Amino acid sequence: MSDLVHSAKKRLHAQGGRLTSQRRLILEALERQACHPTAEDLYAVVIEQHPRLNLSTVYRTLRWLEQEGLINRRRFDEERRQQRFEPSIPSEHHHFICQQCKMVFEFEDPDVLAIIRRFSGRSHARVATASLVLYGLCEKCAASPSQSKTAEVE
Amino acid sequence: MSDLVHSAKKRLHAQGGRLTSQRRLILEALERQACHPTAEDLYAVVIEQHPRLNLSTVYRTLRWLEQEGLINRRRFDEERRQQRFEPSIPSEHHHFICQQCKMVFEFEDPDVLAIIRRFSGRSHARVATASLVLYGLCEKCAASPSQSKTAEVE
DNA sequence: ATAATTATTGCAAATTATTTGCAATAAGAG
DNA sequence: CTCTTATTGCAAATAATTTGCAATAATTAT
Repeated sequence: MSDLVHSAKKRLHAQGGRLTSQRRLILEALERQACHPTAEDLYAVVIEQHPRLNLSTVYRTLRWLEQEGLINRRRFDEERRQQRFEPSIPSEHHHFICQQCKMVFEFEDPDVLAIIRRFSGRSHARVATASLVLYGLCEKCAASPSQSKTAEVE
Repeated sequence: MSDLVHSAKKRLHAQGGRLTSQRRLILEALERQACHPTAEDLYAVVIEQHPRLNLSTVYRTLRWLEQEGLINRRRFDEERRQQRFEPSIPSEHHHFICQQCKMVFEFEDPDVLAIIRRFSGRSHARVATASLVLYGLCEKCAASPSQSKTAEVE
């Protein structure tokens, strides 16, 4: 059983909740999708296996997962207004977004921590989390220019 | 005449556009507000001086300004879904957002550039822009805890 | 100045993204 | 296998933003 499904099940049981088939499918889809899906991305995937699933169930599940701290909700500065979701993994990581194919890549860099420390030192503010997002063209799109939105897959 | 109003006027004339009173007021409000206002923030300010102004005019003006590259549109990972706007100034800067009072602070740090270079070196992607956002408690809110949303002012 | 032209506005209605109320369904306890 | 009630599907509500269109107002030509 996947990580997310496992932690979710544990928490659900602890609070008298139920691991329904739709929740299980949404969780599995969330883990399979490497590229920070939107609610509709997930819906599109899950509906193949569960044709009666409703979008609001996806939203409700995502909201619960976020409250439990099992996933993070991100709003990137793209043209779409939709929110994106990612399983919350312990290590701090950051994102690169291709402005052409909209693919989301993750990367880590220890210097972000140094920047946070420097800012904290200067300002007396207490920093809880940080989000660094780079925008540009991914390797593929940089190589083949002027190609319209190809895919959302990773 | 303020910077934004000046550049906007120049571009408007160049493309047969008109600097209307509402546009001028919106531009002036945008420059006065240091704290990344939403469309409704601006609307609330401008309607004092121009009671017949409509929200859609604010949105239309902001959209045009963004297309012209005179302002940037930001979506922070906050609870509200509204977009925020800031005059686009040449120097790269980043943001700290107080999770309690929602105030937005700007700061600069040269190391972000180093991170971008390191990422580019590793990945063959072409980075165009970067956005680093820190979330936490500002000095004031850290000092006086559990105070509900006080003000949006800087 | 005045009239003619057309960019822009205000308003209402449409869209997009997300949430919610409620009756019907189905997990899980007994 | 039955009962309880958490969860779902559906439709309607809400929030944020955009758009169509007739009315208005800023320039241009007269």
